[in-house]
Amino acid sequence: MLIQIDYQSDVPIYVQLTNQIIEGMASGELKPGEPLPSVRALAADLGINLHTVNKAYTHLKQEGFIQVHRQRGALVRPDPMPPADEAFRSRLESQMRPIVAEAVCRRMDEADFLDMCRRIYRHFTKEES
Amino acid sequence: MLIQIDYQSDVPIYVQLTNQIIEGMASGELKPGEPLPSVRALAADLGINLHTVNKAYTHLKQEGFIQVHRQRGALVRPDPMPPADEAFRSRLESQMRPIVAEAVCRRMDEADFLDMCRRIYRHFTKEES
Amino acid sequence: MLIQIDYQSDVPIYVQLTNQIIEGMASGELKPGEPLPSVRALAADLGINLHTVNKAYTHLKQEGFIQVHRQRGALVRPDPMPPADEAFRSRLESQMRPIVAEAVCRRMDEADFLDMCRRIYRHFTKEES
Amino acid sequence: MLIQIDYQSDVPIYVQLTNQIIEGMASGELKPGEPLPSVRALAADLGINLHTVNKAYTHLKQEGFIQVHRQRGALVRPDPMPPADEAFRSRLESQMRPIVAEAVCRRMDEADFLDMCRRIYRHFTKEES
DNA sequence: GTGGTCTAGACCACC
DNA sequence: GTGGTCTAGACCACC
Repeated sequence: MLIQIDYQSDVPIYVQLTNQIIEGMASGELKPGEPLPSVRALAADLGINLHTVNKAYTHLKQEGFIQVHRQRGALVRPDPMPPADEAFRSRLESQMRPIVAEAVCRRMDEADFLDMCRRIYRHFTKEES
Repeated sequence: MLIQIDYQSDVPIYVQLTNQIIEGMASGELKPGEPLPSVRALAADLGINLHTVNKAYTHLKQEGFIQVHRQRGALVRPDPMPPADEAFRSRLESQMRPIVAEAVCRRMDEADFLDMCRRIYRHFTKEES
Repeated sequence: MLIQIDYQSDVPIYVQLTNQIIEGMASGELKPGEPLPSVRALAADLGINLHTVNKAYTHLKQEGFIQVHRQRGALVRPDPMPPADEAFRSRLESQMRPIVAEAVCRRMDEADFLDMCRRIYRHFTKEES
Repeated sequence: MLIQIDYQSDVPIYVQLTNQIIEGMASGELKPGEPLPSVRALAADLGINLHTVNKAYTHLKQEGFIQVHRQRGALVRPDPMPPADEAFRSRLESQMRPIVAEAVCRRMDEADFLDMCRRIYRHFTKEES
């Protein structure tokens, strides 16, 4: 999977990395159980610091997206993620709220906004087939 | 309008403040042209530093949400925001992408996800009447 | 002469007022010896504070653009301004330097830039006839 | 590049700093992609507060003159600035108008005035070779 | 070591 | 009384 880091973004590199791995899992580009590159290899590949990759992997592990084994390295969680529970949904909602508020202020109407949401959703799910 | 700061959150205080003001504008709780509290008053009210409020106001001003007059203080922009252009839509999309990816990983289906989007959207627009 | 105040500008109102009176003198719209409105009248007219008009008049008087008489009020200097001396030219230059630097960074070429300068200059002088 | 702050000036320190960096870029003294001193180093160097330097850097970043990377510090924008558009030209014009008006009042004639403009322009461009 | 955030406190410009 | 500027100093996130 191709990972692109934007060094000028004010999104921290480890967050960009985390997001792209989650996006890869959502789109099916990263399969359950699939091995991820070693911390060392990925850091070298992207030209970033070991600690940065480590921090991303640690976050992903803590949230259950990946497993990290001492010898075998990191792999995509082999079994499905736990389904969305209330805690997850409420976190999702509070992340989306300010974004949606801006869309409303900029007068995107409901249909237009939902189209965009649907398009983003399908961007991930259509490629899973 | 009631503003609530979560001091435990890792979202910076000035961002929380910025978001809540945008949300107030989206919901119609803050009307066009309505005066906002002075930086000092709001800082005292929230028990935070005046510079932190200032930073939020400065961001809001730069993005056109509010106007700041030298001695009359801050006002909600009296006229409507410029409508969503391509730059805005693409920024919106890149903010939403990682959030949606997580929802997909957590197996929220499309209808469920879009319901949530619709609910958040309507949370703002239904109260405008 | 019509004076327009932009309350949203971050240029202080008294500076806007000062500038517009100087521009009126440059364009010939304000003639030498011509009376200016009283502080009180102009403040009422523009809906601004007495002190603000006062500050503008004081600045203009200090730089020799106008005269202020106790009884007769303010008038445009009846005789011509002292010609540009070295002090004036060097002040002018230091005000223009950062503006020109930005134009260079934005890759306005010399002809284009000088055209703009000429146009602004003539905007004032053509109306003097 | 030598930066000189005039503490007596009524131009705010952060504006003086901003202007001098833009002037350095215009003259070619600061090259595209060149690193700028860290906020702390520059603050110490100039004997001013780190927040003052930060404010200048933040302004320069917002207007696209420099890039700020989380840990590599600030760099001069590596690629050329976007060319002057209408918005830029009209901002330039309104900044120049009051300055030109004063020159007219002080009876600088057109040739003299344009010579000065040309000289300032060339002051920046001749050194780029 | 870099910038980002936050606090506390001061003085000034503006009106 | 309002925001604007500046200082001093602290802790944190990032790498």
